[in-house]
Amino acid sequence: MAESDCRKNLIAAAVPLFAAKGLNGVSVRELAGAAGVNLSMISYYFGGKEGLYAAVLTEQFAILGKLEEIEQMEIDTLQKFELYVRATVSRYRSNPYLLRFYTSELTNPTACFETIIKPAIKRVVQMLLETFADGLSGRKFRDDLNPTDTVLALAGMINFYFLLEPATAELVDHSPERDEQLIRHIMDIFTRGVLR
Amino acid sequence: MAESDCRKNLIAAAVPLFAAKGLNGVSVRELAGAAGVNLSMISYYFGGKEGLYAAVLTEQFAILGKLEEIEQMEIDTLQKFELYVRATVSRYRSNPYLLRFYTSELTNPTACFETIIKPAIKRVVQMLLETFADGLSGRKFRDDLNPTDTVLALAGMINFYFLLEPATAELVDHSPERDEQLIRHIMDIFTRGVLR
DNA sequence: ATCCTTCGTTCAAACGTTTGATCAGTTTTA
DNA sequence: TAAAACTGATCAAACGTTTGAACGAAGGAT
Repeated sequence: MAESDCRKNLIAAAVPLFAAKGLNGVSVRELAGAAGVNLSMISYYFGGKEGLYAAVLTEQFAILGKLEEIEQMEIDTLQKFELYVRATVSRYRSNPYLLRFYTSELTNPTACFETIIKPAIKRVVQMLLETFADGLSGRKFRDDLNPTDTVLALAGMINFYFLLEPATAELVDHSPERDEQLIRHIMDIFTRGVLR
Repeated sequence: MAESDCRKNLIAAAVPLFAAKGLNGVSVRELAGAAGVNLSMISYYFGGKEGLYAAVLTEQFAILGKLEEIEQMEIDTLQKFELYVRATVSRYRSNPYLLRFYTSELTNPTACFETIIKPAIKRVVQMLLETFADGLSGRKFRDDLNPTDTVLALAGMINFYFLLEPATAELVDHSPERDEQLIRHIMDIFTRGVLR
């Protein structure tokens, strides 16, 4: 076998378990069992259950970091916002656990919140704020809008749609086939809201 | 002492504890200690820890129910939406734990999710949908908008602002003094988005 | 070539602690 | 005095972590 299948298996098995039940909702025996690995391997490789949880969160949020590529692009400000929206949606689709981890940490923070989640969220919000400032200085956007409220409104429209899925699945069509429609809808509202 | 101070104290003490750490993050001893009550009182009054949790959630979501008063009012559709927004914001201010409980259940559902949280959320979404349908039939609103996406966008703008507070407190002014500005901002974006 | 040691990895077993729940008994209330 | 409210002690089960032994691979030393 390759070097440390244990480590890999543990993280892979831990992702859906931690996402569904939270740090305190899963036992080390359940984690080890799901990974097909001896339970002491958790302490051996990660120093304990919290270490495994931190490793999972680190891996999950590494995916989020690549939003910065969009910020550097030399395109229209509104197009940039649309790219953010598209990137977020496709991220949630390819990784259905990401949103769970970060809302779980927002409501029931663990030790990882200050070290991993909070900096990651602040970075995204700051990125959106800078893009909005670009649009403002380009005289494209209304200057009577509060910038933070505006970018949080955009973020809220996207994130809340996915957050609410477990409760509204019977009421709203959340299928990926409708994502394009959702993106256009959000950008429609947002554009009418911010343009001069 | 009055009849069953125990029961009252337990719920009062359990609200912030469960909200901060979730069902599995708090022990019965911690709950009883915070309430200044013998630990066996939890089983005596609520049949166990989960029973206390269910009682807390029931109490929390009873507050939510009064949104229906707004639906029955005979006022302009857009004003009705603004009242929803105002009611939600003032609810989150007077009860800072409500949002935590319901997002916690959305990400890490317990037995209460199907019985309490999901029906409550569905009821709110349905209410918003009906109001939007009123606006549609009154030819006030654009008829090319997906109704569910529209009402979820409105809900997302409000809820996400409060959900993100622990992470963005240093970046965004979340003080209650700014609530009026927030409400106007959200209604501004929403109005421009949906009006014909 | 053979032996011995060391290393990283894995294992079953046991560790001490904490968990949620229960019970017999006592106090309070009506 | 009977019912309701409450207490402290105790329970088995589950918790996360640690332990010491076992394993194959790798590297010198003889």
